[in-house]
Amino acid sequence: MARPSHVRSAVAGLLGERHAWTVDEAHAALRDRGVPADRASVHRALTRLVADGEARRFELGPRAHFERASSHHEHVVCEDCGEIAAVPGCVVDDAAVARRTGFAVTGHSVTFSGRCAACSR
Amino acid sequence: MARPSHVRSAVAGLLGERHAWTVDEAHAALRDRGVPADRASVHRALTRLVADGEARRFELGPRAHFERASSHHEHVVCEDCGEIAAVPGCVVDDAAVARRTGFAVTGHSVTFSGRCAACSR
DNA sequence: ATATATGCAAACGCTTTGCATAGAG
DNA sequence: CTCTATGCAAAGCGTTTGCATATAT
Repeated sequence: MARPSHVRSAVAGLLGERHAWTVDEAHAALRDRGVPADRASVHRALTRLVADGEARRFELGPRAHFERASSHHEHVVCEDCGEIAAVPGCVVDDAAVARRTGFAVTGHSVTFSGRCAACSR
Repeated sequence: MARPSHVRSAVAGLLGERHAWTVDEAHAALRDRGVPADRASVHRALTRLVADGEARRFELGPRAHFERASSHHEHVVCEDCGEIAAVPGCVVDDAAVARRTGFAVTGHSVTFSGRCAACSR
C-alpha cells in the first residue's frame, strides 16, 4: 500500500479515541483491532502525522506520547492509573517568567501530576 | 577510597558552581579540574546525592539534569545557547488545574523555553 | 515505472547495572 | 576484615534508521 497508507490512517483513527498514546500503546491497540503493524511503522506513522500537523508529540516520563493536534493545553497524569487528561485553558504565566528571568519566553512545557477523580476515592 | 568519596564530593562541589549539569557535563568538568572519574561513577554520585536529598534531578530534552536541592522553582532554557536558569517563585496554578480537571493535583513539572538576555540581543 | 509504505533488523543515545578491584575505617 | 566507591564493560530501553520488498497510482 502506498498513498492511503494503511497504518497511518489506522493510527490517525486511534488519536480520536483517546487523549494520548505511546508508540507501544498504539501498536498494541492496532493489533487488538486486527490491524497488525510493525512498531517502526507505527512510530513512522505518528512522526508523519506530527510533521503534517495532524498530531502533536510530547514527552512524558521515559517515553514519547502523541495526541491529536488541537488547541494548546497542558496535561495532568494520574499517579495511580496513569490516565492522561488535558488541562483546558492557560495555567502558567509566561510574562511573569520573562519579568523574573530576563529571558524572552517563547513557550512552555507543563505536566501536572495527581490523582484522577476515580482514583481519589 | 570509601567514605569521603572522592568523586561524590567533587560532584557535589560542581553543583555549587552552576545551576544545572548533565552527567556528561559534570564528567567533563571533573576531567578539566584534574579529577578524572568514570561516567558511571559520576552518574552514581549524582544519583546518590539525589537519594540523600542534596540534589534534585529533572529531565530536559533527551537527558537528565541535576541541580542542587533548594527551594522549588521552575526552569527556563535558552534555545540558542542552552543556558538553564531558575525561575523563582510560583508561576503555575495547581488549584486551577484541580478545578478544571477533577484531579487532586500533587505536583507539576514545568520548563519554559526562550532566549536569554545575551542571546536576545 | 515511480514514489511511498512496511517489516525486519540493526544502530543509536542515554541510563543503569554486574562484577572485580581498590581503598577507607 | 568489612564495607563502600570506582572503573570497566555490558545490558537495557526507547527511539530512530537502513535496506529490501511490496503496493498503490
